[in-house]
Amino acid sequence: MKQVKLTPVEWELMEAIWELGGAPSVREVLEFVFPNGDKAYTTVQTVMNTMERKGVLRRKKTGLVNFYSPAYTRDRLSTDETSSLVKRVFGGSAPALASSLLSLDSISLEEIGEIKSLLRKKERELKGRES
Amino acid sequence: MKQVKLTPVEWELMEAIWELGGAPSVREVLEFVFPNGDKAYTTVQTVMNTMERKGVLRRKKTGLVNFYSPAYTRDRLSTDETSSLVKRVFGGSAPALASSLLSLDSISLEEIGEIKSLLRKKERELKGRES
DNA sequence: GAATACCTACTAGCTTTATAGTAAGTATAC
DNA sequence: GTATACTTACTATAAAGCTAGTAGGTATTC
Repeated sequence: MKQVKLTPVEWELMEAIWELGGAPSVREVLEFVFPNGDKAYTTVQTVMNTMERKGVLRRKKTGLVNFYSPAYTRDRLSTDETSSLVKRVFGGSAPALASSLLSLDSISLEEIGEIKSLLRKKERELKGRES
Repeated sequence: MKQVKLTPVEWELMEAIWELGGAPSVREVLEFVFPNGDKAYTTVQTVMNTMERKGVLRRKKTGLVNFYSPAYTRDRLSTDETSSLVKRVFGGSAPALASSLLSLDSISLEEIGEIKSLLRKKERELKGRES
């Protein structure tokens, strides 16, 4: 259950791969993420191959072309990131991260409401399990 | 208001500098963070000097010795990290990060309680400001 | 069947991160 | 007054991250 960490560029590509679904090719990812050609084809190719070496993508050649599928769900990887942030920046304290999150300028009352209902749900789960 | 980002090692040292207060020297930071000599003196020195170049520490020589003081508060830097995580990993959605936070294995009922009270406080603030 | 387009594999360069060594200067301690 | 300790500035090196180029192969198109 080792921690998986993606670099910023890898996150950009990974998002696309999850959204595209299935096993996209380099070309598909490139056109989805950089429709204006902001990155070279081979740049995306190289990054995706290192992701395969890291084990976060699986590669399968069909005919001449490589297709890449995610080895992890989005939930899995984002949880790893959150956990690493809590450790690295907030001394392991989840409430400390929550506090920082609530202090973002961008946060709205609607979002606060959403978070409240998430909390209630989680609380019910934990209390249920406890009995 | 540019985003400030520290590397993991820089965070380790920065924590110490905040905790020590004032303007510690390399030696003080070293002994605080690595009392067992896990890192070389010059390693810490080098990192602290690059932090000065980055602008996250200020350096002042008194006599022969350099003293380093933080250019930002802990709150400021942790908020930057949180904001960058929300953007990079959660597509800008604060509730998405909250949800991920609540899904950590390590989270306890006590912590949920703390977060609830933070939420209530924030909600009151926002509603107050709105009127 | 030569030109064009597209793919892969491999190589390359530049930057940042992390770690530490060396040289040279000052201060201390007997 | 030499040995010891401590400091700084500078240099070094290996790994990771990001970007892209080149060579060589297939496939298409007129």
